[in-house]
Amino acid sequence: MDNLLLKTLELRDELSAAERAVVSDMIQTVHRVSARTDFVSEGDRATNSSLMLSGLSARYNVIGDGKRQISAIHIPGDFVDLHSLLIEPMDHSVTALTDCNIALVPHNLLRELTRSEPHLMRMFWLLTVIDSAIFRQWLVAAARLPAEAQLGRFFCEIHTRMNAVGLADGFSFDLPITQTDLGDAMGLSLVHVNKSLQKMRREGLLLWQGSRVDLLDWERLTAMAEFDPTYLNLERARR
Amino acid sequence: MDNLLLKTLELRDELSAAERAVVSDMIQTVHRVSARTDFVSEGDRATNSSLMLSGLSARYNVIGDGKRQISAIHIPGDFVDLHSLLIEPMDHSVTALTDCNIALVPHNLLRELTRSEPHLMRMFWLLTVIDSAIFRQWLVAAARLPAEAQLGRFFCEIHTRMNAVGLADGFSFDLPITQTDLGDAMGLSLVHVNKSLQKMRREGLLLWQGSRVDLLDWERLTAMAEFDPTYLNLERARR
DNA sequence: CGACCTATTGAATACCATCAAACGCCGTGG
DNA sequence: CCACGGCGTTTGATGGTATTCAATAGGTCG
Repeated sequence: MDNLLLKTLELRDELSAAERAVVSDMIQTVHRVSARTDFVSEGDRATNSSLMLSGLSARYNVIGDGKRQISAIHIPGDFVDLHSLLIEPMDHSVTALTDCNIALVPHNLLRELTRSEPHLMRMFWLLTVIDSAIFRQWLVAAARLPAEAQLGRFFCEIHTRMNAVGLADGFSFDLPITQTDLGDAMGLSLVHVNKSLQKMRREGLLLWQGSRVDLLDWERLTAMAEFDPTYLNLERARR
Repeated sequence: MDNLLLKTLELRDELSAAERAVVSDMIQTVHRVSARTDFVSEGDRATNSSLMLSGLSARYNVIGDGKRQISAIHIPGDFVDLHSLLIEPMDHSVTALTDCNIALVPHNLLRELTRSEPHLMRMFWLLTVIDSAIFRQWLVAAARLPAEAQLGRFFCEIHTRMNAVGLADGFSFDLPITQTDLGDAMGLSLVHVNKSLQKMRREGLLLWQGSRVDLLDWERLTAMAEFDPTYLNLERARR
């Protein structure tokens, strides 16, 4: 299995051979997590951070009336809880949306790297900062955009992120999640997600059959969703 | 003027004398920004990060129809754009809600510190990670909570943060912003903010006259808002 | 005192949630 | 082989929360 973390990092800045070696060595213990299983729970005090190797996962919070709000979707190559190195206890849970393989990276190792590999540490810091930028965009979307635009943004973002690590095929990619999951991520009811998606399909913006998503009209989709990928920081720069 | 950044950091972990000295020395050039002025603009490529010394500021994005969404409020002691060390260009703007004093901390200096002061840099990393945690909570609130609970959370959070750095007087604190600002932060219309606030006042939850906020019933307020300050990481721990 | 900003009020409307039920698909088991 | 149940999707009806539009009132500052 390819090391997508390496890809994720090298999209953003050049790494030295030594840094690449360190990153490759980080994947030691691999866990298999089955779909619909939490592998981080609110209140945990973690001693490892989890790196997605395959599958999809989601961070979420549950509010009083039982509603679930997903605040992030993680794809292969993403660190799920790098921030658990610094904060505790965890203020959210993480669940596997599909069967997942995750690598557990010990906090001890990461803390040691902050001493020995300052540039690599900045790259990890960058990953958490990009996370943050995604939260901001989701907040703007949830608070201000109508359902269809919000959904459009979601598909554009996931496509862009998957494409960046080689998991998209043109404008097509796998998204094996349910409309309920999508509603939990957008802060919309299942019914409303369903009706909005149908409208988007009727308008020829996208297809979503089985687990396959096809973005049929990138131009109109990005326009109606006001999607601008700048916040994903997909350019090489000095970090 | 007290160094509130020092306070902000020492709330979360012990600093060595050397680290305290470094932090104190970071405040060199101070800028005065008047209310309603942007001091960071979307698209900027910054060479400094801004530290709030006094006043209130807000990060925001503007969407197509002109609506403004505030994604964060900054109080004295907060870094406004520490993340600009790592990402560029900026994906949002920052505006002064009141007259502000800000310190400009050069990225060169910060980058140098990642080499020489690993623990201190983890503390700065922590600040950006707490930022992130706040975004998550705002997202949950915007997407899932009714207006009153959302407003309640906001007041609870700001009070907790101000209190932590000594800017609250019991359950009372200064919040010299408008209801329009509040609506922009909550993703609610001015009209709805106004009516919700009135309801909360009638129910004896809070007062807001002039710039003074009084939280009259912390118990009921936190209960109705489902506020839990864990995500602010206000405990000392090894970071 | 007038201009401007902020707060307040009321009415009409839009978007989305909730409730309820049916439909298709697929795996299981009689 | 077909009945059954579970899960995800789809549909229609109804109600509620929040928006928008529009107008008024209060306060502050030059």
